[in-house]
Amino acid sequence: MPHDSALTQLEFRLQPDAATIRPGGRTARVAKDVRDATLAELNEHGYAGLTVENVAERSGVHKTTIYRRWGGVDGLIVNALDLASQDDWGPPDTGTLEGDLTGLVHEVLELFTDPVEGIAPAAFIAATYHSERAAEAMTSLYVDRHARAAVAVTRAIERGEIPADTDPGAVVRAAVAPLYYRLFITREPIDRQIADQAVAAALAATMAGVFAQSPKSARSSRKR
Amino acid sequence: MPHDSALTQLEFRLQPDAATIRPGGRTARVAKDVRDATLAELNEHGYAGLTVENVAERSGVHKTTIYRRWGGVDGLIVNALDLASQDDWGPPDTGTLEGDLTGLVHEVLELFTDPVEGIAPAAFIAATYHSERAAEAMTSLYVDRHARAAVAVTRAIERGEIPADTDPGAVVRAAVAPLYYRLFITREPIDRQIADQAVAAALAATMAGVFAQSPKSARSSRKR
Amino acid sequence: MPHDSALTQLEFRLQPDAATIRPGGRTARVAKDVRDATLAELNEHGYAGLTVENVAERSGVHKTTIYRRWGGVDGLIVNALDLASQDDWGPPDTGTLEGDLTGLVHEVLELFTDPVEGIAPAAFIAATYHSERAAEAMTSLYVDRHARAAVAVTRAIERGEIPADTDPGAVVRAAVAPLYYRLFITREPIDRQIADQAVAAALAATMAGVFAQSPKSARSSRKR
Amino acid sequence: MPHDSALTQLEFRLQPDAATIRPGGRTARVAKDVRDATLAELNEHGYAGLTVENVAERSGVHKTTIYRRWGGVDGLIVNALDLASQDDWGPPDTGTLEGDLTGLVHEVLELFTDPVEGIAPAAFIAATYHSERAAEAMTSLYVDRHARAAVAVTRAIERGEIPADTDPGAVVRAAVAPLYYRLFITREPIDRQIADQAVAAALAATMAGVFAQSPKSARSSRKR
DNA sequence: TGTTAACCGAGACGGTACGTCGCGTCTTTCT
DNA sequence: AGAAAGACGCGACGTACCGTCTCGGTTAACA
Repeated sequence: MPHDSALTQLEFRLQPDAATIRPGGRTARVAKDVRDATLAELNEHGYAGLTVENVAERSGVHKTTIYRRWGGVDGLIVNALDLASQDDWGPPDTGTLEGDLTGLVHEVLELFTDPVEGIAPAAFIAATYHSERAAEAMTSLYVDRHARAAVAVTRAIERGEIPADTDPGAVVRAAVAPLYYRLFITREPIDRQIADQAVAAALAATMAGVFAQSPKSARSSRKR
Repeated sequence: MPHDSALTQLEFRLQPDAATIRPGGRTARVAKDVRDATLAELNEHGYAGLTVENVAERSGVHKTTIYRRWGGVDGLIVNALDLASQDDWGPPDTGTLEGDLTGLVHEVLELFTDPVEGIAPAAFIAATYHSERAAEAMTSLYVDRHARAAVAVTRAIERGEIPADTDPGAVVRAAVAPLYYRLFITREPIDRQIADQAVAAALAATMAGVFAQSPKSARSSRKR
Repeated sequence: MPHDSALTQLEFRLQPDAATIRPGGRTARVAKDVRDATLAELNEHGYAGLTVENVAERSGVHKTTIYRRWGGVDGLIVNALDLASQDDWGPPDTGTLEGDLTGLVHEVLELFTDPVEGIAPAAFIAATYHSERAAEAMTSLYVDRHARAAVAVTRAIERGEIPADTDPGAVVRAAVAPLYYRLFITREPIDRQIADQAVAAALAATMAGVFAQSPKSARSSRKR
Repeated sequence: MPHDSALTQLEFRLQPDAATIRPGGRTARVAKDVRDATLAELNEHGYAGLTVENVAERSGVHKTTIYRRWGGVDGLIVNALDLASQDDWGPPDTGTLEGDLTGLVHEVLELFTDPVEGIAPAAFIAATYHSERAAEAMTSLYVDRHARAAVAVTRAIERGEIPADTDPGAVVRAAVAPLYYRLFITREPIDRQIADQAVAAALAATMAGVFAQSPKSARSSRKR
């Protein structure tokens, strides 16, 4: 995740939109206006305040048009999420797995700790509970993120830092899960110490072979 | 958490209501009817389908009365959450920390895997994103749960099973976080293997001293 | 009508209440508080703003009590109207019918022209359209007023000023009707000139024998 | 006023609606349905029983739409009143002023005496006390009616029947005022005799020069 | 000088209607 | 022909005031 802001993170480039039918002219301009308005509304009023009517008003695009092209609030959210997943983010490369994971969790920490820009991400989570489409888009976004972050783990395997049969995705999840858990489930505050602790825990488990993909080692680790 | 169902979990005892001003007669009956209807609606239609109007209809209590006493959907949720936190749940006691934690995560697993009753808890999470009051109630509920579960860890410390300065709450969170993360954030499926893996990871981290409350040992574990 | 104000006009004496069972103490005090609050509310917010709840609030008398004793908004209005009819008003006595009638219409004029106190009377008219009881009370009030004013006409007959068989009530009505018509039906403004014109018209008709009670003279006047 | 009924009187022509932006199809149909339902409700339940909800129900037009287009009960009334003022009514032409005025008051008499259709007009009066907009519409309706009726007086002037400087409107008002006064203010019953008496009084006053527009003659008439 | 019937306070409730918001559809008009 | 403009249907919201009920506490008239 980029270290600057949620908006930058989500607003990203438009080129991938080339997949749509009409890249140039009014159609594209309308799409951009709607997307901008969606994100702005999301940041200002959160998910609950994101209405088709307001987006129409703000973007200058007629309500009917929004329904035609995006099909409702759902579509607006999905639209924004899709874009978010199309950025060129990659995990840091510090030379050690601990360093990489620490960088990763700190990015999460900063992203959601920022008092202003941090609103939008929570709004996406909220959207998830109202729209199946949003939920799906969300899932695929996270899958994508995990896959990208997993290369840091793969590098560690290649360096011989951790067991060869470690499941890269599992390590990434283990590192970030405690943060998201506190952020969105229990709503407890998070700080640098907690983030570092999560990394340490993930590393300890990894070294102990908990995330080994061969059932044997996983079992043995539990049997101790 | 009890292993039977979300409803049982939340519907718990009524006696605490005695704290209210008018314990007898209609007032209490109304309160019960509304609570029942709230939970039923939540289970059937989820948070999005929980409307004051429906609860009024179902409970036979008039809409105006619900607004007067509970102030809207918010209050209904909080009401249910408060009750949920008043049960007498406690963690299993199997003799080993691994056993206790495994029992704990399996409870979570069953609770949210159950196709019918499992709807309500997700609804509570959703509510959290719409109502500050619900979010606060949710937080205090989780804090309560963690505190109760922590006794299993304390027992392990007393048995000398794990480092003496281990933070009990941290261990509990580490064990359940991955499950909630997948359930409510990434919406990936969970199963027994993942639950067990989460316990194993938490244990490994604990043994490595990651959750030690003295900064020194935490650091040393990371430096390793 | 008294020349001072609508409030004075309506607030009148309480003694007739002696008909009720408990004249003394709290009961009477409650009655007075309610009546005062009713008139105050009527003057401030008009009929539409006269609610049992507000009167209860303002008077410090409980809502339930008001319903018990007055039965609702209707009763409050009727209560006020009854009192109004119990004042000791009488028409002026200037020595000529024209003078008496002019004094009469000027009283009406002033009463309803006064920008502040004039609100209440209109409120009574409004009440008339919502409550049969209020309408009846209103009718009997006007009948009473007409009867009192008629003495001025009777005096004129005795003085030989007008035809002996003149119907006193008809003359009074003829004099005031145009004012009320403009005030409450067409809502056109009224002024001294219009009031005087109404008197002149009533006099002219009277002199022409239009209000003679023997059918013969009335007919002859129409035949011209 | 047409001699048939209140409904006919008010239901009049629809064409003027062409002034609105979308004359065709649904919009116009909705307008008509709402107007019909309004009048029907008014006739059946009077003003007090005229609720937006009932009109919506009866007309098959949704409540929200009514609020959007008419803004509430006020607007419904005004709508009906406006229509009422758009008819092509004119006073009778019998050849004498007495005949014309008698025809006029008899129309009023019949209109408000009719036990069934006569409800609506009273409802309009009632509306007047609750809605400034309704009151204004009412005023302009009466002004319009008076202006039309005044031509009968003008004809009489041209025939030399009455003083040349007579104020036509004043004569009309003088003739109808007593009826309305009894109908809506004192709620006393009216009959043919009273109506005829009112005409006779108005004529007598007119002949005496009471309604002369030059101040001089008016004064002289009062001096007798 | 008690007693006791009448009256009052307090609070919750059911009920009707209000006026508003936002969604999503459909129709008319305009280009 | 097809999109812009806009009216509409629809479900729910949250509020105001109505009138009722239950309970419990006062008070004033009368024995």
